[in-house]
Amino acid sequence: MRWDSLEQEQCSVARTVAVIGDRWSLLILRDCFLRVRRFEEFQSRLGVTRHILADRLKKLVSFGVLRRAPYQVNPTRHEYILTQKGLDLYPVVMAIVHWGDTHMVDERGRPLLHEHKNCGKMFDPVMVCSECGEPIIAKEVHVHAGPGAATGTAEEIAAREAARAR
Amino acid sequence: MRWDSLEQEQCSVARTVAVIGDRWSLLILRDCFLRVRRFEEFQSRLGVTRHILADRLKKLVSFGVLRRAPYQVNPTRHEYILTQKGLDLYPVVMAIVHWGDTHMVDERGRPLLHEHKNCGKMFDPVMVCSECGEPIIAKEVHVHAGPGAATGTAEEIAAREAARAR
DNA sequence: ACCATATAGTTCTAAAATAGAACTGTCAAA
DNA sequence: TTTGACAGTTCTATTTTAGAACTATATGGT
Repeated sequence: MRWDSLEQEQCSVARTVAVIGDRWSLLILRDCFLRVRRFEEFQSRLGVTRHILADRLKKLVSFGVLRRAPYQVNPTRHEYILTQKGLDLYPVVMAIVHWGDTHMVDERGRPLLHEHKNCGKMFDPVMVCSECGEPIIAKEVHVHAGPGAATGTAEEIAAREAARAR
Repeated sequence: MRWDSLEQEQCSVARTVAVIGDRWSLLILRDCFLRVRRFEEFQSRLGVTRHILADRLKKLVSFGVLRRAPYQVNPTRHEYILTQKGLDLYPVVMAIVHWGDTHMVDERGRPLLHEHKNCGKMFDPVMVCSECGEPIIAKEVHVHAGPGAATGTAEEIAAREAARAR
């Protein structure tokens, strides 16, 4: 399977992974949420090669996650700003941060704390059910085929996917 | 920067990306949450090469996200099961699914629907503040240095990171 | 006029990762 | 004894990435 073909997969994970499923894109996004906007700043903070950075920024722009906006003329220079589509990735980034904070910290503890301006407290992100508000646990979720799936149960879909892959 | 050095970064995103920051690991995890457990099933569903699959499963086991458990003898065969550390990645996967459902679906709509067994309804995952329960928006969050950061403000940390990368 | 600096890239080669296919080993069942 | 299922491993060709150098445009200093 090639990168390009991921976008056309009938799975939302696969389609999202086509956008953010490489380490540099995720690290660039992290920095975007920390208000980093410019090429040089991304480059020096991340230590990514300029070549790859240019490529990833271009991709993120083409996916509509970032937009490239001029911030001066003579010479014209641009910065990279999260679109609404990009801002909507915040839960993804926060979920990743929280998992890292829980499972990958060293003895010194978490590197960053997050304050919720609304309530003024340091918080952890919690994923809850939009209907009942309870935290979501994998075992308490049942999966159904949606309209975007070819008809059938999750098992049938799995079987089709398997057949297609062969 | 090399893959190995990511783990030692002082950022939880970077450390998490060392584990799940490639497309195959994320797709393998998606399948794990859909109850896929065996090598052949991952391989046929994902279309990943056997070489890469073996490598990623080994990595996920070594990170403690999956465990390799025997399910028969003669010949001994193993399956891959999410550990608690792996189950804790559910919010990450769900956040990714939800973003894909929102921004990457085609005209037919989302491929899968999720039912919360507790309340019996189809739901979307929502990320909320652990303290006040309100949904989290990027602009309403302020970042502070935590104990695992070298001392200083987020800006100073950024400056240090930049200096280190140079 | 000349040089250094800042910013945002592009280009080049070597090294690493991945794709795709074939092969290995173990055992059960036909 | 042959076939098939399962879980890998090995091989070569292709693609991607790392690392460094180079380009382009303009400002500001001497």
